[in-house]
Amino acid sequence: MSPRTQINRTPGSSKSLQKAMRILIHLGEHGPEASLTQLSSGLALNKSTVYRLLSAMQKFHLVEQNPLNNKYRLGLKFHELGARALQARPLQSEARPFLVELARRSGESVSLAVPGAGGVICLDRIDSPTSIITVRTLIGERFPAHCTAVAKAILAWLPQREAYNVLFRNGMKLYTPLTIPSLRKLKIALDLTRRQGYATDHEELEKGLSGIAAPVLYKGSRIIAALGMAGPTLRFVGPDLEKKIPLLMDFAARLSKHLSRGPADFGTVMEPLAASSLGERSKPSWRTPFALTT
Amino acid sequence: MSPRTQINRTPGSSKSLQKAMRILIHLGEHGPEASLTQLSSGLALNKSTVYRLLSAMQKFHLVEQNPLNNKYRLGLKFHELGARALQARPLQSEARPFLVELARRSGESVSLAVPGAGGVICLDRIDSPTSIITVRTLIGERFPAHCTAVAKAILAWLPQREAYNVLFRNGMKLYTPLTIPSLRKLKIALDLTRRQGYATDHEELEKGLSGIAAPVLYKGSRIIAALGMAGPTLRFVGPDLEKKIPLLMDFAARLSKHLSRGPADFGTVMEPLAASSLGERSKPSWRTPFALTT
DNA sequence: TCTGTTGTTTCATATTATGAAAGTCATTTT
DNA sequence: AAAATGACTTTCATAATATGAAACAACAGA
Repeated sequence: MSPRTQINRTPGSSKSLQKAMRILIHLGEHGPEASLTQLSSGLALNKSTVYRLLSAMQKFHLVEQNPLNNKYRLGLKFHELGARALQARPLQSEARPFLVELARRSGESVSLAVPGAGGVICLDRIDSPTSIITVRTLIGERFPAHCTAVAKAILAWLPQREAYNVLFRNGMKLYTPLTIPSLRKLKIALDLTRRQGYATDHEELEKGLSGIAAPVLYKGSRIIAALGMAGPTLRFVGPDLEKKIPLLMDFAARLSKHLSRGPADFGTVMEPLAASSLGERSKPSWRTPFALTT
Repeated sequence: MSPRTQINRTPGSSKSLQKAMRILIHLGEHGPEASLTQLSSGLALNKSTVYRLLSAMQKFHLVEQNPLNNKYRLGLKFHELGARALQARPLQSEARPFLVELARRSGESVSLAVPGAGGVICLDRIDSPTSIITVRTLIGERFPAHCTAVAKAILAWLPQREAYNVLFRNGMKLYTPLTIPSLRKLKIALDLTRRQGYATDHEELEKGLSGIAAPVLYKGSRIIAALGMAGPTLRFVGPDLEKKIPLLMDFAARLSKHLSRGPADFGTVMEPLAASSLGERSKPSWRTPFALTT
């Protein structure tokens, strides 16, 4: 019973770092600001602990305090490092000119997505250059794998083993009445996608929101990413849609060809299945999916 | 001499968290990728420690591993949280339409900067909509306070006490032959700035790079931010410059007026002087200040 | 002035981080 | 092909560091 007989559990799992990161994620998801008390109770952590961790992170500009009300919020260092994270990816810098041009030609918001565990990740995005109403997706954000066009374009060409990895978490949540509800129906949709050469999303993630996407393939076979286009449904029906599809597929093909010329050096965002039991969870409640931009 | 007599130093300073953050900063500053060994030796930390911290951060997508060479790089979570950090700031969302319009009218890259300890922080930026060559500044990045136009516009209107806080670190490093070398000369430049109503930077931070900036004032007195415009020097001389200055000042005045209508609820990025002895240091070596964009 | 709330600091305790060394695995050299 | 190198990963005893209850401080509202 001496202190020495105490068994030492869970060595080296960086508990305090994990707590710090949970704080950061919480700040990101639950609104722009939170007080110390809110954080401490929201995360079930001791106030002293939260305070110490926040103070340390403040020194590195990862969080900052609103001087008016002492509430904490994410620091701008995140934006700076986020920009660096993006620059570090060969895929993004190669593909960007294609996105810019496609956005200009189509007038719609376009995006580039890659497979990630538990969903597809928006790697880059160009806002619609002309229209006031645009889709708001955050670069780096993860989207469910069964109800967006880019996700379906990726899943349709992904080896089954990896496809399961992408689908793995969260089951198949129903976002709208049109969301694909079952694995069986999803498989039918993916068959269609492969036959057509492109994927569609008709209000499956959000009412009023539609999109199309085409695969970006390395040397004609390995799926690297998906090129997508999304906007209000009214612009993605009938003849409007008829015009958009060949344009998108043309750009996806050209991007595929361009990327196939180099080595297959596109870091995936895949990670071992065990990972991220705490990383991202539900969509943040304060984010409006549609935004008025200039 | 029993174990109990060991004195327990530095309680509760989150040492491991600090190490983790040093790793992140290092990844941000020293190139896109780094191997475990590089990190461990570069930061003088034990390999095991670095490994454990990286593994924990990987679970939260703050870092990721290039599957091809096992090297580590910043994760996309940074970009996602960075976007959130920006949305959380009232100043940014109010000011953005002004930046967009000014960029369109002037054809130059424009930016919004606020005072921060040890430099000014680029809060938002719109790239030049027309020209191929643009200035690359990262949102969230900190710039030295004595050799950029936005910094001078801010310092000129900042109370002396706070101005010292902004200037505080790093002395006055010489970046080019035209960099202002002394506090005395800086004061003269700031006097001129106040008289003119705008600030200039003629290749003081980087050869070939010039800019102008005007203050954004709350109710005509308190400095909130600076609105700046920058680009290759050849577009910031002679009649070109003559045309740009009134345009910029007009927009700064209109933005000031717009912001003065609401409450003074613009969280500064100021923090206590003691802070951030480790946060940001030298400019990363792999970042090219000029970039070819489409 | 009192009272309740929130943020900050302290300090003894034991949980958790640490790093040397051993263990893998893949690549390069002999 | 075998051996050697180099890079990443895991282990485990040790001790350094995180922890949380409680005390303290600062402030707003009654």
